Amino acid sequence: MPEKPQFRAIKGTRDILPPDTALWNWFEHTAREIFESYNFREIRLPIFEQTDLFARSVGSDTDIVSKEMFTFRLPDGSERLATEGASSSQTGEQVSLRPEATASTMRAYIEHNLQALPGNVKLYCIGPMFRRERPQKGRYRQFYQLNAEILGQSDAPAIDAEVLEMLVVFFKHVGLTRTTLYLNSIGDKNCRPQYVELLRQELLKVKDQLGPDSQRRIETNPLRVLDSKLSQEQEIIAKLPRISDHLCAGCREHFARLKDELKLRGIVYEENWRLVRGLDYYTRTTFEVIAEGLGSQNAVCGGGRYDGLVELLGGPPTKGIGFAIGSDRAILSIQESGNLPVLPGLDVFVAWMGEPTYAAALAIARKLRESGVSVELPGEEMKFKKSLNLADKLGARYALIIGSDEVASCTFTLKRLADADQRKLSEYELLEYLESEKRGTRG
RNA sequence: GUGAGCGUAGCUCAGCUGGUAGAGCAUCGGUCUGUGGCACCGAGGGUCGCGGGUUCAAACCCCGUCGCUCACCCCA
Repeated sequence: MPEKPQFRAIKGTRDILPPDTALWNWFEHTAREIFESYNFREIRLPIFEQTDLFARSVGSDTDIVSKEMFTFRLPDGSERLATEGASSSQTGEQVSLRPEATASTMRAYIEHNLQALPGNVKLYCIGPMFRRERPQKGRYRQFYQLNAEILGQSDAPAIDAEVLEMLVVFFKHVGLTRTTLYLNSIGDKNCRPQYVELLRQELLKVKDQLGPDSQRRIETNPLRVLDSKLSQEQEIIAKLPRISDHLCAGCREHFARLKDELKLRGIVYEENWRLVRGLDYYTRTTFEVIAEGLGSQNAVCGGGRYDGLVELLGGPPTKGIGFAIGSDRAILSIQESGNLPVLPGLDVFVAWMGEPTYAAALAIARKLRESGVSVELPGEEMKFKKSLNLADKLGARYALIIGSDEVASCTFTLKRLADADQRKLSEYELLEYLESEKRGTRG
């Protein structure tokens, strides 16, 4: 009598179950291989940090920091672990679950003096992030990202281009086709404030034609008006001044050279002057990748340059660029496209018949497992028909049949379930055969 | 934070103008004591999200509440 579940996953969190976990592991493993082929190395970071780290880097006025973080106080030293009692300390350190990974990476870079390393520092990080938003398709309160960052003294456009190349190569590798890469430059500390002010003035002239959200943004963040989805605002937005016409000489040249670099590398992109990003720290290059099959939340990757962020956090003058890929969304899009990889499952189901064969079955199962074969062996005797039926339902590639005949002749009968091809093999032949099969299919 | 839609078996869903619940798939068993996918037979599994109201009678109507989903905001 199953009872109603007493506990359920917290809103916005979810369980990822087999066989989906195989897809996730493959996705993340592919990322590691591609990123490391570009000489990125993994950094593992804490899942919570001082709240102020995020406030300063992401921007205390952003929605992420002002209303979407999971924030709590650590108990101070005078308290015991707070397993009981609601009286949480007001004096403890205020910390937050990370809403993104770049801030932590910068903190680690500064804390461990990574600027002392030779060349550019190239790091990637895989793990969960937390934002207290209302869940919807492709959006969770605990979600997963792949992050990559390049930090160093240089802001050469080739660095930006390499990051974008890696991104494109990765998406191609995981079968995430039908994506669009959007590219823009949003200027730097010199030219952007002037443009934002110009934009604000222009927006004020047409204020009464805008919706309430956009009217509010004129004061809070004029750039955000540019990516409004309201159809009645599109005509007005199209006439607004564009940042590409107001970049300073340095930013203009950087953007032009980046586009040359992308051409050299054969990267296809779409320039989008309305692409603005939500985090305060971005400068110059910004980009975003959108994918199909995702509903309204269709951005699978966002990133850009953030020169000056390390300094803002108390580190040495440093240039930086990076991106975040939303794994939940990327994997959802791959699933919706049906373009799924064939992932290894159960290789062999051992169908043994009668107690006298059990010892032989156990012995060969162990040997097969030692050679990397996935084996299922029922611990209780069952009818032979039922064994094969179960082997089939479990999706086994082979049934290994062991009865009194096989034990008497020291052989095994291997049956391929897909086409019922069946052969008698010695132990040596069996191991050889399955190992070569495994190599051939390249799991 | 705002708005809309939906909550009936493990899953997908029926259930007419109110008369105290069904199907398919899945699971388990049998037909079937060394050859699976098929077929047939059978079994288990639901206080119809929860609480209240109307009624002789509520899965169905009304109110509330919780949950899920999608969208807005914002973002990966």
